[in-house]
Amino acid sequence: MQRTQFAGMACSIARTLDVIGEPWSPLILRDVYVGINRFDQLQRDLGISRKVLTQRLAWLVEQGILDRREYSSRPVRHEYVLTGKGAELCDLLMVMVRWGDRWTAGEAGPPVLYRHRACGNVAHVEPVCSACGGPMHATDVDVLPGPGAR
Amino acid sequence: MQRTQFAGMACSIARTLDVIGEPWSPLILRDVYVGINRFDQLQRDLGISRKVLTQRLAWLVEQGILDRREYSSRPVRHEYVLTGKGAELCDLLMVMVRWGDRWTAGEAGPPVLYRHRACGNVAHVEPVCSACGGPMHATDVDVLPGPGAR
DNA sequence: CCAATGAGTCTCCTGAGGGAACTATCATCG
DNA sequence: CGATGATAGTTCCCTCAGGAGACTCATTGG
Repeated sequence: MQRTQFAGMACSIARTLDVIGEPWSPLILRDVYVGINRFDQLQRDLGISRKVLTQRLAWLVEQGILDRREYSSRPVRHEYVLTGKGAELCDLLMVMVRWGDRWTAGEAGPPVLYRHRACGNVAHVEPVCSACGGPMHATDVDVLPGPGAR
Repeated sequence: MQRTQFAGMACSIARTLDVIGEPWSPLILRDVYVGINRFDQLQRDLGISRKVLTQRLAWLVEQGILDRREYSSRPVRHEYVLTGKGAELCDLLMVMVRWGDRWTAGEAGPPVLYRHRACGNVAHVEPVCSACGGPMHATDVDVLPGPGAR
């Protein structure tokens, strides 16, 4: 939890940040996405403190991003899996990867690649307009007040 | 600065978070993007503490996301504007908005709308494959190790 | 029986964020 | 000429969140 809650702001960015804006949350999401589903695996992979990991997982479950599922009853063991809502957040991670690859990867090149199953090519995501299908970057749009504006 | 630096990780998500992952940074970026460029305007609009705002702005300038530009020499006054690197980060914000609109906006509807200048329609961004142009979500790809993997 | 595994909980310490006052430079108004 | 105000920060103190690591508890394998 950050000091100041963003949730009250009439802004989808602030509200999204309220869900995954805390430190570690996006990396936890990334790990669960690539198949690191258990508490100890996550803790070891990230080097996060166990206390914070407990808090973050509980929050992400509460927000409907992750599902805490029992995979063994004796002894009781749980793993964390993405919900649909959480999987859509991973689209956001792919866009972050795209930016990080372009601006921070250096000459070593990108650490991971994505192969698009539909076409088989290694590719990255491009943002396009839902209406016309053309490229849609932040510099290609005008911002207007919407119905939910305060 | 978060407690643990993410920059050392071989992960474009972690490295991107290192640039804009701290609390407030994405909201500062949003404000600058929509034309809130001055220190006091930002401080009032966000309700952020002045100390933290100073730190965040300095960091974003250092990272090449914002440019600190003198717009008056007597008295000396500065404003913050996006660089190209920073503008590309705003693409990421649009994707966050998309997710926030879908999952957190509620019945009031989205607080802001984007009009795509190329086609004139109010629209949102869709992620597509850079190779084939088809929809490319996190569930549509396989993750492979890249050249920059550790 | 002992050690290991999985999944947390607890405690202590440090340092980042919040709040608010203080500073400095110039412009303008009465 | 002094008061006021805008702009852009600094500085101070205090609280609380994060880091590190030890401890817990149930169960299982050797």
